[in-house]
Amino acid sequence: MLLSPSQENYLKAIYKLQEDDGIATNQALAAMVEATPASVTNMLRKLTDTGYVEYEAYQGATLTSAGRHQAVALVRKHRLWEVFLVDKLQYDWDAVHALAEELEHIGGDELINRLDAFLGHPGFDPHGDPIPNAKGVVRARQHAIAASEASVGGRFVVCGVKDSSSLFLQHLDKLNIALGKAYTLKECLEFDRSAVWTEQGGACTNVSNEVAKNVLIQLTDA
Amino acid sequence: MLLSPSQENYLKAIYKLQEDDGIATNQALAAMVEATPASVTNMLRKLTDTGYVEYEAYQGATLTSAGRHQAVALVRKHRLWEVFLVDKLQYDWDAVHALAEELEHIGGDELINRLDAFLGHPGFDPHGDPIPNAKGVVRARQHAIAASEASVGGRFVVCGVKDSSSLFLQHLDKLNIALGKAYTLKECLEFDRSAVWTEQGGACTNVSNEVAKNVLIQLTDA
DNA sequence: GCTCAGTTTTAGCTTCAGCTAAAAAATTTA
DNA sequence: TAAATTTTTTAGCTGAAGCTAAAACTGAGC
Repeated sequence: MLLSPSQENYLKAIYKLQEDDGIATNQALAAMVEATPASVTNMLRKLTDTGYVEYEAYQGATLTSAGRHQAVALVRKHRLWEVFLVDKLQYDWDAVHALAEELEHIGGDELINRLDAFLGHPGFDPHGDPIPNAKGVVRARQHAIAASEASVGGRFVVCGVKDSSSLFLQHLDKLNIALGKAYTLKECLEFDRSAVWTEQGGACTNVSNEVAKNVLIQLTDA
Repeated sequence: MLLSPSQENYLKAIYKLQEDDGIATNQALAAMVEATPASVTNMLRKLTDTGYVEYEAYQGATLTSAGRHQAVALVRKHRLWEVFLVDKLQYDWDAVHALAEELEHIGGDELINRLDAFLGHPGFDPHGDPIPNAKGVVRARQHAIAASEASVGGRFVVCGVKDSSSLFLQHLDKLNIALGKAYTLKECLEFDRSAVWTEQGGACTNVSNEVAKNVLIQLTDA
């Protein structure tokens, strides 16, 4: 069964909502695909008929295994194209999402597997999100926690972001925070719950709690 | 004015027909975009309204300068993606057309200019067709003639093809004919108008007139 | 257990890009 | 030139994928 770009977007949206919230409500879907709830109802009916979605009126939508398969394939395509745009075309990490949204609907497995090989089978996209392999297996990030969970004196490496919005990513750029950088959590300030991170070189960065909650880190022993 | 992929395909088709035949008839357009003549009439009306096409009933269609600008930009995108697919993803030259048809509708100037730079500003696509530059200037191939026009004893280099169909390109592969290869026209056989080409190394290839008519060459003095 | 706010669905409309069948115009042939 | 053929246009239909407004359902608070 061949899916339209629009249908693919619905599957991806249901997948994300199921991952994050456990349940894909009509309204949340509408927000995610930028349509009205009425349009979502229509589309869910269609996707149910074609066997990608299980859906009963008023009960929210769930992916079938075929649907989940499609959704994971789309996530793979999206993230590989993002790697291409950043690594090869030198786009900034905050500018690639929209283009990848378009590119992910092009071609089939052949194209994406070749792209994967060309990029050297990357494990993560420019935002640190894991890239499913050709079989649809997603290996979850190991031990990733929000930076807001770290304790004073702890050392860690930035490995991802929860919020991939352009606004947030540009803010991280301004703070000079990037994936792969190592920090020590020097102190937590009572007053506004902001933190001071220090780099190996000694440079200090003041990080608001709002930012820390959206930065993913891995604790390091050393 | 933003164009849909479908509208872009019409502009490209009109452009090609104007280049080849001088005139874009309704019927030829229908064949090229794979729609009925009735659908073409509809679309031409729309493109006339938006200022990309000049069109009077029963008279065929012509691009305005805005339309030509769009069409050349599309040709540029198409050919650059073909270079990407062949050079970077190792696709065969007969397999890239369909994918490039999809990719050419993605993104805007920014993306394609970055791709162009990444590929090293190539001058020609995998079929030897020239790639318009960012300003829309197409530098025509120098002195290219059909191989069927060569005279016995002449030396030449293969620089392009007239027919980019998968069938023809695969046939050239079988004959071991590729862009950039140099030959001498050893003889022309009266009976079926086929020719014998010899490579520097001495290898001989028998080339039918049908093939020779669709291979573009540049004569070399040496 | 009822009411009410919020959510979802239904009904019916819109636009896009195609289609067929029939009418009209243009071109070719006799 | 008139008839026959071909090409193009018109008219009206279809299927996506969206929309609005109104009706129906759900769940929370009293």
